[in-house]
Amino acid sequence: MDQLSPTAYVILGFVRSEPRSGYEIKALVDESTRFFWAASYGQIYPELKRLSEAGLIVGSDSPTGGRKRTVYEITADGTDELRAWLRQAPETFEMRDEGLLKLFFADALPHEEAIEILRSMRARRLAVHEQLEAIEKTKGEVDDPFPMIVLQGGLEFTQWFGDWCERMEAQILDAALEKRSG
Amino acid sequence: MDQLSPTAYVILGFVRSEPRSGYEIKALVDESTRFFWAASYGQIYPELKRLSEAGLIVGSDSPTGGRKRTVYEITADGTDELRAWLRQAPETFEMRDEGLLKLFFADALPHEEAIEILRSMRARRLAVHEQLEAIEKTKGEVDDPFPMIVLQGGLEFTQWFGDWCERMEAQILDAALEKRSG
DNA sequence: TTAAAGATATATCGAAGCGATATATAGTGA
DNA sequence: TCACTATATATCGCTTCGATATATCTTTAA
Repeated sequence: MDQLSPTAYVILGFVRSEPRSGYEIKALVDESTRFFWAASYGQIYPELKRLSEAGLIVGSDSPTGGRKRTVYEITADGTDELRAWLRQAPETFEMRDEGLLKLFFADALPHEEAIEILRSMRARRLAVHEQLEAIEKTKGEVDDPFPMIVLQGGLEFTQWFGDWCERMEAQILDAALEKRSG
Repeated sequence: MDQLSPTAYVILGFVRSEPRSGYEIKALVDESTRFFWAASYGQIYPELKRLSEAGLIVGSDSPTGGRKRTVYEITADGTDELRAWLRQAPETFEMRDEGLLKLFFADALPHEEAIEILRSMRARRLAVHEQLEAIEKTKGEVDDPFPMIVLQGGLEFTQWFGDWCERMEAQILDAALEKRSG
């Protein structure tokens, strides 16, 4: 088996501590890694099959009531594979921010309206900041410190980004006033 | 024509100031918006056709030597469409950071090795910071202040992110020492 | 008590995006 | 003149995304 995708490692990471179903994994992703690595059912279920065929995870039937349910747990090979991946330097870093894109082309608008872009961006960052705070509150004392480190990185990032928007707003406003008066 | 993709607006934005070929647009994207909105030939060329059919841009032959070449410029409708988009609140914001993903699952490694993840991430941010500095140097005095605002946002972001990695590295090291000593 | 709503669970499909590459010509330097 | 790079357009396979289909179980409330 050649090169697993990072999404495969998301699965390995989540089944490492305890057996999980595809549905559970999707739910975990949606409340944690989604902010820096999303995954859809269309990725998760086929990936569970591949990982299972490769012997990195094993599935077992674990029905709740009468409904069929398969939970997967990690194998020794899977743990090795996960650790090997963790030891390699991260590659992918991508960002798509429609706000920055609009700001980049904002010269097509009067500056008063360009400022609105920054206001929207800031409002968006504040909303995400609150989402993250809500998640933070649900977390009690835990053994593994890393998810919390990442979460607090997210909080700091949204904070920084929101502040930046505010500062740029002021900067553009100042520049516009200066132009008018001087 | 219903709903254009943000990539369509990248094109409208770049052909607004002067006529450009698909190749030129791709080159412009690669040295500017790519950090927050990438686009491939496979998106650009079909999109140029669509925008042309929709009357938002017009193409004209502009060969260099004997080679065929089509440059596109924006129409009045295209300018309206671009401005209308700029006035709407930005929607898409996505991030995929394999580094944060690894950090999230770093508990599977001894903490000494987990720190290596942060070191790699920091090195990566510094490298991007230098790329952005190189781009900054190529820009002289220009009318339109917005690309420079966005560029400096990128510089500040990579700076912040690099610092954060450094601080988290220290934090984990401290926690490990504390655990060992007391 | 039963009907509706919501949660759990798996699977699939079309549209869109991404990266790599094919093809061709023009210019540049050894 | 040969190799390399830049310009220019186009395409193709793969992955990903989001939405939705299907089904069962649980909870809630008229």
